[in-house]
Amino acid sequence: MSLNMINSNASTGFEGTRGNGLLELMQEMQAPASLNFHDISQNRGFVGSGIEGKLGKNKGEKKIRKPKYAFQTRSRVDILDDGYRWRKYGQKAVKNNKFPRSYYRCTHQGCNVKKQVQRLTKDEGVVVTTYEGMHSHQIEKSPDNFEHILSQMQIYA
DNA sequence: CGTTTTTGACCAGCGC
DNA sequence: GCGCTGGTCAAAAACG
Repeated sequence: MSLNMINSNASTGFEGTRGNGLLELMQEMQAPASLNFHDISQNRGFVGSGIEGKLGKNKGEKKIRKPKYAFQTRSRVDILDDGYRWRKYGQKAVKNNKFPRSYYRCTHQGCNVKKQVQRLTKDEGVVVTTYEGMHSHQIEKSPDNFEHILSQMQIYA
């Protein structure tokens, strides 16, 4: 099993008013035993609903556990581009949080990866990105650009 | 013109 | 059994 996780570390050094549109610093890690998550908050207690096909006919699927990975990112913008294409399919306000939560879905045939972005009321600069599912396709982003970003990230690291 | 975003409504699960 | 929360879908609008 290979876990695809991205750690977005946006150290908005140059918080240009317009720089938010671009990708923040991100790092794609695929190393099995090379990651140490200490700031990760794992959300337990899933809703127990089918990952898909909930409406209509959900066969007697047992309580399947949806792998959810929550990442806390320090960024001023909630739009963290990880290189995939996301289509926003909903936005709901959550209790305990003045800011609404955004629901994104990966626009890909067969790739139903869901992504959630939530902001902490306490710290507007903290963004919690929850990824659900795994991508089975390559990134659609410009390799050149991506590599460039990686370079910058390395500099910061 | 195609795609994506936005808002409201709807549904399912859980609590009481 | 009813109410509430959370989550998703759907249609229209906005945008490129």
